[in-house]
Amino acid sequence: MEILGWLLDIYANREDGLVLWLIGEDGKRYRLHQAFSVTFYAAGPAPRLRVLWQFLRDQPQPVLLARTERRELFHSQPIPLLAARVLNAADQPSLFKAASKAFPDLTYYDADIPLALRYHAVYHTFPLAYCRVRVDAKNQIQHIEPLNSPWDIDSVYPPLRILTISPEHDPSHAPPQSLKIHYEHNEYELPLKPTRSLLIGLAALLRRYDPDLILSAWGDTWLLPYLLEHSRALNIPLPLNREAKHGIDQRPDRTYFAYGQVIYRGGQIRLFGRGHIDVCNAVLFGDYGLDGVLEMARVTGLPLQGAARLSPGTGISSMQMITALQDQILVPWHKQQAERPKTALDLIQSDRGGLVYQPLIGLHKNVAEIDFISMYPSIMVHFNISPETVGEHLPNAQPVPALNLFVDQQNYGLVPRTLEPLLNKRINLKTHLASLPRWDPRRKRYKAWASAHKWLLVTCFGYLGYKNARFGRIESHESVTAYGREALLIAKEVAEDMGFTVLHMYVDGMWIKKEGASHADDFQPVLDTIIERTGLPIALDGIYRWIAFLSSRLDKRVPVANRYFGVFQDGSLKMRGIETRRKDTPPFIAQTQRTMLERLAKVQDANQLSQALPELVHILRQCLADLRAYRIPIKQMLVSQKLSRTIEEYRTPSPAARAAAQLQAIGKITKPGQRVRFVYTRGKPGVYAWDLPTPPEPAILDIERYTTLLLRASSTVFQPFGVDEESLRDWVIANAGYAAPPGILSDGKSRAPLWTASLSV
DNA sequence: TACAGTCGGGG
DNA sequence: GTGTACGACTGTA
Repeated sequence: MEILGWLLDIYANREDGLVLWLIGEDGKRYRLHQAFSVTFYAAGPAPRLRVLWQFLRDQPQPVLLARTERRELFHSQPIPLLAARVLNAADQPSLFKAASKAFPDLTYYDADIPLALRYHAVYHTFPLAYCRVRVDAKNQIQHIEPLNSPWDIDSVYPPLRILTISPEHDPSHAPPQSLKIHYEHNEYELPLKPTRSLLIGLAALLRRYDPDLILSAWGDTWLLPYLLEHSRALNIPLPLNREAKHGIDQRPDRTYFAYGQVIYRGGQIRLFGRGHIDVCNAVLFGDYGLDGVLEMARVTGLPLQGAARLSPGTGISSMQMITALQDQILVPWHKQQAERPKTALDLIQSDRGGLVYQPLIGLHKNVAEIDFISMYPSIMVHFNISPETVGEHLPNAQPVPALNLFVDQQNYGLVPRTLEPLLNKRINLKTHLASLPRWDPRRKRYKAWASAHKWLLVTCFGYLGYKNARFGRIESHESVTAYGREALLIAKEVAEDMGFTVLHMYVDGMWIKKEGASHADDFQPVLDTIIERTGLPIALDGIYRWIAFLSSRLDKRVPVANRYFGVFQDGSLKMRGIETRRKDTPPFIAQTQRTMLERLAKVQDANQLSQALPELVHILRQCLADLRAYRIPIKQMLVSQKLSRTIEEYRTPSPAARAAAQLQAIGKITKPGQRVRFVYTRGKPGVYAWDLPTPPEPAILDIERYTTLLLRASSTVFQPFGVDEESLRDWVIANAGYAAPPGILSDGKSRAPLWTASLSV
């Protein structure tokens, strides 16, 4: 029988070997299986390999052993190996674990590759691939071939059956009462109590609708554990899994260090035969939604549930593994070794990072921002930078600018080979996006895809320099930044040669202006020349009607890199580094700052900007009056900060640590990397945690402290006009008084607070 | 004043 | 299934 359909899930099963779920074009869901053997390799002294041979032969798992040789990334000559071909893929993890434990001295390859990646490498499939499959009478796969490619931009989506389940509010704040259920055109609420009817109702729904994907809110951290626990206790089976022969994959929460900070990931619950994605626990789900997750799975090869929860590096590492498998290059075993702290010398030597030129402080008109497109990944592809192509002494190699390193130009590197199709797809998408009309439904999808690609491309660079990366090497990382600095210096030279003033440079972007230049055409020759001189793609991000580069708050003569706000010619705002961008700014303050900037953005003539200042003061006074009169909802006053360590480890307890201590006192444990929400209160301890059982009394709120924060954020907006924080305070408070500001409630009528305009929920 | 703690960045 | 380093800034002792 031949089936056409989309590949939904792949996993190993002891009885059936590899299990593959297909969404048939006929609407049926097919559970197929296939004999799929998996090979791992060991290298080391011949006598030790002989002992390993005997050891593996005597294990219960069926395995075929052979001597062979293969290429390792950093060696041009193949290395001799013992190959262990495990006949049932389900046996591979346990067999490898036994071998590595008994023979820790040997070097292992292809030992810990996710099964789905191996399968995709062999058959050129990918998650959600549209496939033609031939099966026998027992649903055993005889032949499988993909009919599309992950690099297509016009692939047809599979008709996924999606069930959405979410409690009516955040369970960490207060116990929810009911679940909102949504699928196709059905929407209703299920009360959590009585639990028996909830479980019976859900079980019936799962059987009747049989979803491919369960999208939940807090499903990993609260809902599914809650349902599973009660399902066991009351002995009411709940068919969350589609696969009957499998348990549920339940993983604990964890805290780890990455991106220079502590990161917390909640526990996870993954299903078999269908997917579960907790939108609150999925990386960047808020940014790119389900479309982005599906795209992430397609291009990385990771199963849907993994793609939704991936950590930095996992996605790009998976793509590199598929490239290596297809090119018959050994994939090193990823031993988890604790990273030793760097010495001071390491720090000085290793990282010079991106190039930054301090901005010219103040207000500038008709400024163009030009950015290298995906600069670091473009450099890797264009200059062939890969761990194995960069070295100290290479013949026929190209020297890296300003470093004593060379790049091999004979062999195309693993990293550029992996990245090239991704970069091309991104360019292809951008070209299409530019030509699609505004109403076209594909726009949203393409934007989500591009956003997923962006994330992969950004993490890819960092991964090159990561000591524990399978395919990483610090020299290649340094070469990328060296080429980046060189490119930016060339760009600066080109712009200045053509009579432009360079106002600011930041890693991959440059802000320039010239008297009389205000249209895209005026800047095009600069762009063309930069592309010609560097070989790297660069684009005009936009032309600012005006832009303000801010100074240091501590010393107004000192500029601060990447702290600015400005308005493009189309009226849109761009701001970086200011309070509204910070996640620990209370929402009403962030909103007030944005409201003020939006008011400035309405001024057409940049020379008239200062005429808007009285209106900004009015906005500020209204907000202050609302604050004083307790008209601002407490939710808008919440500060959200991340815990960097356990509560006991704090030497001086930060506000977040004190709030976490309050939660701990009532048994709510917060772990490093988790966020804590709180309000500032008067006296000690100065904070009140939002997730305590009772909300804070308005009377204890520290209005003075919020006033200071509000004035500080406002003064950022006033800074380019020469109004500092002190003068602003005098202007707004001392002269006008804020107990009864003019025009506020003087006529006895109530007025809607400003911040409700764009802030609901 | 020193230093401990938090954040941004790319979009 | 863990990119790194740094600078700005705030709050506390």
